[in-house]
Order: sequence, then C-alpha cells, then structure tokens
Amino acid sequence: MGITKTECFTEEQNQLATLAKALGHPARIAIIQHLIKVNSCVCGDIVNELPLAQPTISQHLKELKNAGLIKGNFEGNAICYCLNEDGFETLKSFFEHIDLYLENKKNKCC
Amino acid sequence: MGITKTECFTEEQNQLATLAKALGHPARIAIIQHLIKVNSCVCGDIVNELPLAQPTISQHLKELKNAGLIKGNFEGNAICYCLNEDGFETLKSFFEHIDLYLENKKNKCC
DNA sequence: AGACAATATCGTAATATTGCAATATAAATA
DNA sequence: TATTTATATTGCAATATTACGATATTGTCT
Repeated sequence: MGITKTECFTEEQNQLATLAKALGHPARIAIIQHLIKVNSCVCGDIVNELPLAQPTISQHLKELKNAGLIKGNFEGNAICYCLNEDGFETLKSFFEHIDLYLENKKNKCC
Repeated sequence: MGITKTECFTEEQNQLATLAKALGHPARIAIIQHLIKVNSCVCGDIVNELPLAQPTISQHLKELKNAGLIKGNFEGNAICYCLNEDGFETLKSFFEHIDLYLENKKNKCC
C-alpha cells in the first residue's frame, strides 16, 4: 500500500529507519559528503554542487533536517547548513553494536 | 517523478544510498536486530517474530539481501539468514568518516 | 519603498514502495 | 508419489517519493 505499519514497531526501530531512510538517496549522501568536504557551514552553494533543480535540493535538505541529520541556521538572507550530531550519534551506536557482533560472530554459522 | 537520477551521482554515493535505503524501514531494522539477538542463523522464525504477513517479510528479506546486508543459505527445505559483513563494512567506513569529522569540528561553526 | 538574492512552498506528473491474498515452487518425509 | 512445510512470486490497491516549474517568502541593500 505504500504505507508503513509504524505502530507495529518500537520507537527505536522507527527512529533508526527514519534516519536510514533519510540517507537512502544519493543526492542526500552527496549533500552530507559536501558538508564534510568544505568543513564548515555551507550557505547556498549546495545548489551549484548538485545536478538537481533548486526546489528539489530544498526538498532533500528538508528531509535531512527533519530526520535530524543536518541543522540549518539563518545567516542573513542565506541559510547555513551543517551536520547535526544527534542523528549521527544514534546511527553510530547502532552500527557499533552491529560491528561488535560481527567481530565475535566470525564463522560461527553459515 | 519517483525516479532517482542515479546517473548524476558517483558509484559510491549510489552504493551508500542503496544500503541506507534498505535499512530505511522499521521491519528491516527489526529483522537485523533479530538476527543479532538470536546470535545465529535464523531459519523461518522471522515470520513469527514480526506482525507482518509472510509475503511481506519475504519481500523485505529480499531487499536486505539485494542490498548486501544479509545472506541466505539453503538449509534443507528452510533458509538460513544471517548478516552479510560486506554491506555493513561499507556503512561502517562511511559513519566512521563522519564521526571523525564531527569530533574535530566541535563548535567550529554554527 | 523597490529591487534583488536566497530559499521555501505549491501543484502535479511519473514512478516507487508497502502490504497482502492467492498461488507457485522446492525440499523433506511419510 | 502424495503430503506437508518453508519460502518465493505474482498481481494489485493504496500510498509515498522524486523531480521540477511556477510562485511565494524572507532578508539585504540602495
């Protein structure tokens, strides 16, 4: 149906899925990578960096912001975007947990 | 359009997005968590663990497998699923890179 | 105030995703 | 071989996502 049965899952599961989903588009990965590359807030040049129209990028930025992966600060008539540690912290713990498991598991089965 | 302009992005960006997208659903997060919790291959009981119909779960498993996040081995007339290190390795490097950046950045801007 | 720049929102078309009933397939066992 | 068990595939309806042109909004500067 295109509708996710959110109520069937834990808050943590929904939260992780939301974060992962926000990263589930190459444009949004590119935005994150760009923010890291320039190593500072980025005001406006994201539109010039990506081969997508301005409204499309605005939409992707919104999704990243809603998920808690980036922050936007008003800076005059432009907006400065940078990474939001909160979202990445959550993802980090999840993947650390998995990595730990994978190291112990090595060849235990399959 | 619902169609992603894949050709506009690097292979790495598309790869990361595919992996993230595969985790972008709470049922698929729940499947990963379950595989870790039981700490071994899981044959069939995933359907009993989640409040979704069997075809739906089969579909989610397929997506995780296609993305390279789980592996399925035939075990008699059942199938054993377990985590696939390859996919998680790729995600791990990405997030390690980000975490490293976030630690150095602290309060540099915004 | 008026013009300009940067970003957001609206509306919409095309496509993708989610979920499931029905059905198919494959392997084990009686 | 027939039955049972486990999983996959098909087909479809409902909803979500992606992309962008047109337009609105917000802040700056003259």
